[in-house]
Amino acid sequence: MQSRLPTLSDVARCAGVSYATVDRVVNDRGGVAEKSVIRVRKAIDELGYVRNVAAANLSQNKTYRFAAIIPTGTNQFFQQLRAILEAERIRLLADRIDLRIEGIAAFDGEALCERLDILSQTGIDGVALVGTDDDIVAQKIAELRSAGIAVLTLVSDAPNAPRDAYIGIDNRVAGQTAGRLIGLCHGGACGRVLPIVGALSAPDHAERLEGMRETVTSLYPDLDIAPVIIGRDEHEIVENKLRPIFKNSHDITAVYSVGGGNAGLLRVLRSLPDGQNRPIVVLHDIVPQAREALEDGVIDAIIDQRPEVEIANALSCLRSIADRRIPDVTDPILPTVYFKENLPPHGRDSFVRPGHAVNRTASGHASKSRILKEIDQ
Amino acid sequence: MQSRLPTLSDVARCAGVSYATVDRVVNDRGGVAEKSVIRVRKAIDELGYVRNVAAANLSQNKTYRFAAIIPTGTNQFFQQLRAILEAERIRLLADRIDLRIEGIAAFDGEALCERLDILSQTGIDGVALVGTDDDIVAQKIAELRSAGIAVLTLVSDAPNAPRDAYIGIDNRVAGQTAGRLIGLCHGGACGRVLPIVGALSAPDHAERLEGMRETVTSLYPDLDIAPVIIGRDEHEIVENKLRPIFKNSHDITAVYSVGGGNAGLLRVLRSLPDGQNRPIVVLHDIVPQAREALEDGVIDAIIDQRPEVEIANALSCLRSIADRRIPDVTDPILPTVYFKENLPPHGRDSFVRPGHAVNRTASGHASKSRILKEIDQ
DNA sequence: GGCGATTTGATAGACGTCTCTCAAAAAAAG
DNA sequence: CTTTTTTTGAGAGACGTCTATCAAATCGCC
Repeated sequence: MQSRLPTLSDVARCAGVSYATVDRVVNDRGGVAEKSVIRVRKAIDELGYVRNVAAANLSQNKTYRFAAIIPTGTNQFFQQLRAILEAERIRLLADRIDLRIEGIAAFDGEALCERLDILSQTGIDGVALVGTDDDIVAQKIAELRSAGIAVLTLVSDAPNAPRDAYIGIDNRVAGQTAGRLIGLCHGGACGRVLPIVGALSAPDHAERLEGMRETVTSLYPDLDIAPVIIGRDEHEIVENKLRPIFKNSHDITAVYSVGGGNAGLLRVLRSLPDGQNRPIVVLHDIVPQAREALEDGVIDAIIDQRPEVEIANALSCLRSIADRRIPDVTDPILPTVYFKENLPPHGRDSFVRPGHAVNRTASGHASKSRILKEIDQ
Repeated sequence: MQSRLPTLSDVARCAGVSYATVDRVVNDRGGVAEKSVIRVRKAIDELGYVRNVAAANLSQNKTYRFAAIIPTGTNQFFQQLRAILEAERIRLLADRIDLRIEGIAAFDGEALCERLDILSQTGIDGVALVGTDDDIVAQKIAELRSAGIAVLTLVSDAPNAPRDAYIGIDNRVAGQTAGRLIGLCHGGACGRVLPIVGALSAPDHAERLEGMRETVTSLYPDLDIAPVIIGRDEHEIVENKLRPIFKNSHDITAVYSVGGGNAGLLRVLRSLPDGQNRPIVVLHDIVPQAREALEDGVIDAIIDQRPEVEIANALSCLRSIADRRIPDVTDPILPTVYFKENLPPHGRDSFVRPGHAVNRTASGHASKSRILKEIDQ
């Protein structure tokens, strides 16, 4: 009935050695005779001992100090990413993980470096940042790592930086998926695909475009790819470049927008004359605007990178590295395709993976401010 | 640098009351004057106190005892479900969750009841089972629940049983998604969709079919739906019913198979004469056969219910109920669409690049994974 | 002021692990 | 045989919370 799970003391008794010896074995302290090691291992096996993580964490009383640096600005995706992080904060704190969320101007390598400098001085175990292809950032990442700070790139990798890991989707695969979807939607008919990117210098944008191009050219020879629109993720630019194209020629049968600035695209689409067939439209990332457009039938599909999964994986990875263990093998995050029908419900926060934490809510609520406080000994 | 997160003692000191009073407040023990409650709450807020779940779990030293009952047999999906559960076992044990995984003949209500009886006698906190529409099962579920055992239905609901929750996808949404996908793939052309189900009496199959029908008839009037093939999830039956259809008429432009027995469908598809255009094919659930077919280009898309997410949600939910708290509001699991390009890898690969992996040092902390390895050996 | 009821304080043991220290025992080396 | 080295044992204190118990203080009420 109420059987107890075996503890280290049980293991010691079963192995016929002392607790100290068992401890030396399971915590790799060395200085144990081989035969004792074997007996301990055997006892662990026999009893089915599994370390009680609650007790282990408690005894170490370690607080992990992580930081996430997210671009600020109007980009809805990053706003969403930030919101997910904020929502995770309290939950994480209950597991003694102190997550600092910092904003930074997008694509400003120097500001990022400065922020990283400040962070590293405040004592921190790991940091997650959105990678850019930038030499000074790469160098700063190297500095942090040699100072023993774990560094992850999130959403977009930093190609030449010695980061511990990249957590995000494979953007080439995302582009290929878009290409497949667009190809399928033509049902064998001819067509012309118009790609829109923010900047070709952004690795993720370039990779998505390349992936789409690959799939379309190799699998759908009846499709043609129009010259790429560079929209800098700004909706006015996108709109201004797009309008003449749709006005002057009616041969665009599909649009693939790999980045931001989609408000401009959507305005153009919504204002198409009734006679003109709307092209197949595939966007990235479920942000309010894109969701609305999909619900309205203005676009056809959204490819999402599931930011909540990215964040969960990033935190798990940071923690593994901070513990000096090999990061847990997490499944790669796959780009997910959403149509109007299987669009997730509005509250994205509910997507947050169900934790295994016992979260018995105390009657009191913790404030969101000044969680971590210096406390006198 | 070495700041500590606040503890209940810190809260007590800050509120100017004793630890005992704080404890009474946060654990709802009653008998505390209103003004004290307010002071404690204020202190919690000010300090940003968050309960240390590791310590809480440890002090309670509670072991959750759950069971999952999964149909045995050749159904690849359930084999997969079982494998996922097995893989979770050790991880769960570390969190003091003892998960028992039991097999049972599929669709055998009496055997299920018998098993449930035995389980309930061994003392168990909760059980997850694949629901069937069966009166004796419904009654047994009611018994368990009144005995204080949490009961979840997994993958398929038990319509009239008073289970605590159903964890699975909305099958109507899945069908609608299939309908949308099939519609899109026709690119405006006419077509005829052939649905294949195991049995119309299976609620999930019926709902998927209904969802597909809904979307296709309302959004794609150029598409026609052929009479439904009932294949009983057996590949020979499916094959035998399918062959004459593809031999005699060439008007089927899409196939939607909602259940099992797809080996038969795949054989027919692979043997289609070169001249005959392969129809658009949409299946359910990433099982080895379906994966292979998608990789080979024999089918176009797989709609998956992400069993690993279902299991995570189920366990989280069981735990909530066992703790007598309201289960976390988990959103319905959404059917996910996979094409060849974004198919999850077979094994569990990681995006973490091993070249940059952290070295484990001798002075490193003990790792959970190490312990697990020891047990595995 | 005195009564009973309510509220508060002080404290102790338990949970399982980690990290120490110190001494004792066993094994290996001379 | 000693001496040195390696290996083992025993135990204590810490982590933060939960759950007790019992005594002391405070309150409301007559």
